[in-house]
Amino acid sequence: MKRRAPRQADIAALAGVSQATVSVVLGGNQSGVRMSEDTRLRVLAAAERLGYVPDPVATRLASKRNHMLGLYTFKATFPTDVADSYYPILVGVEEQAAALGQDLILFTGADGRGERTHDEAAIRRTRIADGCLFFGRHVPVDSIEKLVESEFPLVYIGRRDELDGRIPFVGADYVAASAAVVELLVDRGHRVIRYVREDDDAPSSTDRERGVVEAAAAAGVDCEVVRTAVDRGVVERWSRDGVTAVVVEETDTDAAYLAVRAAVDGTDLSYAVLGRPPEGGTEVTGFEVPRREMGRRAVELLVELITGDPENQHQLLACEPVPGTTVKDVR
Amino acid sequence: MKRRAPRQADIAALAGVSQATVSVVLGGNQSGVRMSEDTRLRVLAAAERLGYVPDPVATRLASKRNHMLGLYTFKATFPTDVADSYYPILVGVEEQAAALGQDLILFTGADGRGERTHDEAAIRRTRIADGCLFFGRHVPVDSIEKLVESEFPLVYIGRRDELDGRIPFVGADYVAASAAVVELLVDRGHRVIRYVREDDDAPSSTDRERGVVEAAAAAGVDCEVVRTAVDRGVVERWSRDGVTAVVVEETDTDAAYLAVRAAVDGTDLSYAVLGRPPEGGTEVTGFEVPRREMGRRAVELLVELITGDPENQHQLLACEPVPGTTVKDVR
DNA sequence: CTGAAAGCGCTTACAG
DNA sequence: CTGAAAGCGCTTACAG
Repeated sequence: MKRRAPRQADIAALAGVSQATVSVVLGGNQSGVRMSEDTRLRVLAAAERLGYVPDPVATRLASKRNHMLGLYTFKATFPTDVADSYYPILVGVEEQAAALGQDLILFTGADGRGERTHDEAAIRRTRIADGCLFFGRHVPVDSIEKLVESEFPLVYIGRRDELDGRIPFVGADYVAASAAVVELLVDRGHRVIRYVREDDDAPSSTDRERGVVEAAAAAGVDCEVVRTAVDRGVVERWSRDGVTAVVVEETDTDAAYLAVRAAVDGTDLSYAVLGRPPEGGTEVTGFEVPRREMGRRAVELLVELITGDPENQHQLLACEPVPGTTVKDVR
Repeated sequence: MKRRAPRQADIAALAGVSQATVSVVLGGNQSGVRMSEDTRLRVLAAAERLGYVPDPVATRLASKRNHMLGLYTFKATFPTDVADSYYPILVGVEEQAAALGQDLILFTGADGRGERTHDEAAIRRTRIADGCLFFGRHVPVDSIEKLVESEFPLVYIGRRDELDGRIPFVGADYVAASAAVVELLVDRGHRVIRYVREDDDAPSSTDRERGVVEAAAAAGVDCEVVRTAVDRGVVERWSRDGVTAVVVEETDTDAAYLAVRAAVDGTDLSYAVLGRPPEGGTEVTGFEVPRREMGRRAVELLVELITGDPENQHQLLACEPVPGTTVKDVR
């Protein structure tokens, strides 16, 4: 026999008070209602005795909070192929959620009949939580806009500029970090470089390019942006043209990075990556994306959004430079 | 301006029907109520026009299930140090949850005030889901018993024998897999071996030992069980005593494995591990724990428990042998 | 100090 | 065929 979980009415009966009184006591008497200590203790004892646990769904429907934060990703939450880059974010998210006493709901994007969908209904389901973290290169603007419009607290992990900046986010400062990489090259005497990027227009890509281009321009350095495939032949041609260093974007797949590394290997060109490749260790010049910290801060911001009106809803975290050994001095 | 999301009452007003009728129509008329096609279309049109999306909280309150499965671990869900062994389980859990249209709640073990606790209250909170997966070497018997007793659906990941077998689980068949490793050694001519294990009495440890000991006994082979630290000196002494192979337990930390590997390296002793070390690749003789499959099957079993009364509530999954290259023929 | 009532947005019998 | 009502378990004014 499945024994029904105890509810407030059961406690009320046991303690000899009304259900509403139970609610007030268990809610910590937020409204400051006057109440005899004896009643309070009786209610608490009864709750304990019955093993009462509030129903979060009912709580959520009647009030606003249930201390659950959603996590919605536009692909599997635990990807099998990009574990390295994604996992640290999850670690940070869980860490901070636990620290702030929030449970986490992973929305698997299923529609209840087993289909993985990412339509509006799936996204709206996130409302069951007090707020939700979103993660993915892509923003389904319409759905997100409806959430934002209804003032549902949400935070994107990664910078977003859709909806005129109305999407709160915690991202990495790729512009500054990428500029710093170029500046390092310039310091080492490089004057002709190439920037190899993938063909993607997510903010994480455009920000990196911007940092590179701006820093190169500021230093008066020749830096062409390349979106095409790179191989040994290309690199040799560059060498002949006076190129001394290649900077390459880092992405989930690391396709561009791997191609560049292979093409440059054995030549005396310097190279640097705008991030830190998983198998690269610390020897590749680049920077460390503070993924765990991003996860932590995103949770922090989300909770602030839920409880109040935080100052800074658009946070960019600094990336630690990795000096590495793949950039040599020129001359 | 916080525009209230449209609800069924709004649709009802627009379509000129009752709210309950709207619910019936939008619910796909599961109960097979007779209804004019005209009414149905009018309701649908109104819903479309208002951009209605059902409120999942209310839906879940009114119906009994919420299609959420809990995941409770007795340490961080995303550990920073044992990512390799734990992550694949999560992948499987999420995969199957998504396939079955279930969201996942990660209970962070927090008490709502930020303290990470693992007392009864924390465990009770799992009731907010339709059922819960538990994971950890250790079982808080009292709390789990209460859940089991109230017929709250739960599944342990990993074999458990507490509560007289009333805890459903999905585990790995370490007994058989470990026995197979010993049999492989015997086939290769080994007659004197040592089994090195850590000092832990979780089922995953005792099962391995049992498999080793039983297989050795069945083959009439000399196999001492060692719980003490192993170093080069120990191994050399074994060698002199005629030992030709060492079998070592695999655990989260791989402490024993790493010690054995270091001690054996460079000698001509064979060795095998009861599992597959993260950095070991496929060259180390051992077996593959089907972690992802365990995650998947655990979700499957949990959902069966929620919806009905599954046959086999204690599932042991076979581990794929890894031949490897660290076992040589004797003589 | 404590209880009765309304309401959150939905589903599900049950009347007409 | 369709509506009125009760109820899911809670919170929050509002009366006494």
